[in-house]
Amino acid sequence: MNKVYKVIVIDDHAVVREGLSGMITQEKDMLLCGVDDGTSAVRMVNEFMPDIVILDLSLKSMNGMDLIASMKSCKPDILILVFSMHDELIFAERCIKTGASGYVMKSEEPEVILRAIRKILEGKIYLSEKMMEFFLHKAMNFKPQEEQDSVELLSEREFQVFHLTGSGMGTRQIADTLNLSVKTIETFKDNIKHKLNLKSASELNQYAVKWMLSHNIIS
Amino acid sequence: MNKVYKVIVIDDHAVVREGLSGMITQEKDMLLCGVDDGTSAVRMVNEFMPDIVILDLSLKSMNGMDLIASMKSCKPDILILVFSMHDELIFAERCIKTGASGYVMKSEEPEVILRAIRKILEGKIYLSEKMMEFFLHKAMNFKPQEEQDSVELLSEREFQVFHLTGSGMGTRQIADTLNLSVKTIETFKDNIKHKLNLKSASELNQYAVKWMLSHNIIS
DNA sequence: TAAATTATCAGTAAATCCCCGATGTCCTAT
DNA sequence: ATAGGACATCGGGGATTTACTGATAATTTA
Repeated sequence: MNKVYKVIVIDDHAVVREGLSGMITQEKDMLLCGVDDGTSAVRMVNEFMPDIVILDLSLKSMNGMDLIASMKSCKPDILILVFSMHDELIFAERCIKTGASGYVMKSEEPEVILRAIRKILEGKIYLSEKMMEFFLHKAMNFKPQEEQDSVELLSEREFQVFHLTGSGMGTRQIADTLNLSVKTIETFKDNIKHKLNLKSASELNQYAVKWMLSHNIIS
Repeated sequence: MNKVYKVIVIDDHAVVREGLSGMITQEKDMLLCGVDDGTSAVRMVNEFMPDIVILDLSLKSMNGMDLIASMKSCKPDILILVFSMHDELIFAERCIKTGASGYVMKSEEPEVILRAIRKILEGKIYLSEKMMEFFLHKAMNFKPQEEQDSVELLSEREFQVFHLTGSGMGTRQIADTLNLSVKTIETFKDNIKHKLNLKSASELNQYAVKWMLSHNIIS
């Protein structure tokens, strides 16, 4: 007797729903028992008791993270595969911590998505190679706990530089503001990039602005 | 004698390709004669001579506009429906001006997409109600206290550079992405700074990221 | 058709990036 | 108390980017 897994798909893009639904129904051991745009996702979890939920993170209506949490608290053993258009490095960790079991980007091939589903159904966590590596790297410098915002890793000076960078200042301007050598600011920027896993100054700029905005420090 | 329209689908998200393909093949008078991720779109236009192309305006490769232009120049009577996840108010106008015949957002229902396809096949332009209204207002020079977004002043190329800058790319990387000289990208950045009244590269970076975030192009 | 805009590139000096290393201080754990 | 580790502060040097001032050809607009 082969178990048939019940699946529901939650995505506010109708066409993506169609694509995923098609994929699922072609699998013999999967039963697509629900499709939704996110508005009644929790109700559907209650009603159909699915084994796994494929969840689009780009839901406009509701916050995807909240959805993960609500579904998990309503059926703690539910498996959630997040299917997102956003870069995994930014969102995957938060998703997994909130209770998801996997994260794939929309640009992936269908095979990858099915592979992710199957791995999750085995009780494992699915992440891309890149992501795995990232987490391993992170696990190495095993910091105690509760360190979800890596900006917290920055020292005081580093954070000041990060802050001023997000405010749109250049290296010279920051050096003047803090009464330090330009070289010192450069070193701080290097350290920040390493701590935040950023590859270039451009990425640092983008990250800093995003961080400042998300923390309502600038608008 | 019912004409059968040849359709090709271009999208770098495999699942979206599947969804669209499914929709098309269910229509009796449409023949899906090609699916691609964008890399060989122009070649396919030459090979299959489709009546209409459904094109995903993707951010990653950022060659959507170029693709519209190349396909148009290679087969001037080709019809192009842009299918995008981004807000129409930002991109639709540029797409239409570049040669597209319609613009629908990915969040639309499949019926809307099919309606758009049929309207375009009749030789008309498809835009959402909201968009139509917006254009009417604009055409009438009725400018309410609507704040003028100076990003509108940017030319196509300048906008691409602005866009990639907000995505965290450096000058070199942008040059490689757009297959242009580094010097050219520098000039574009200068022009952008003048048009947007920005005093430094740092300010441009910050502005670009903020603009992208406030328009939900990045998260 | 004339004028304006756009798209493309170059030269140069200054600034910044990015990878190295250095010194001294303070804090923590063995 | 001593060794290790962050932290704050600087420098060298080559590669890149910035911030200017150009230029030319194509395209759009008036």
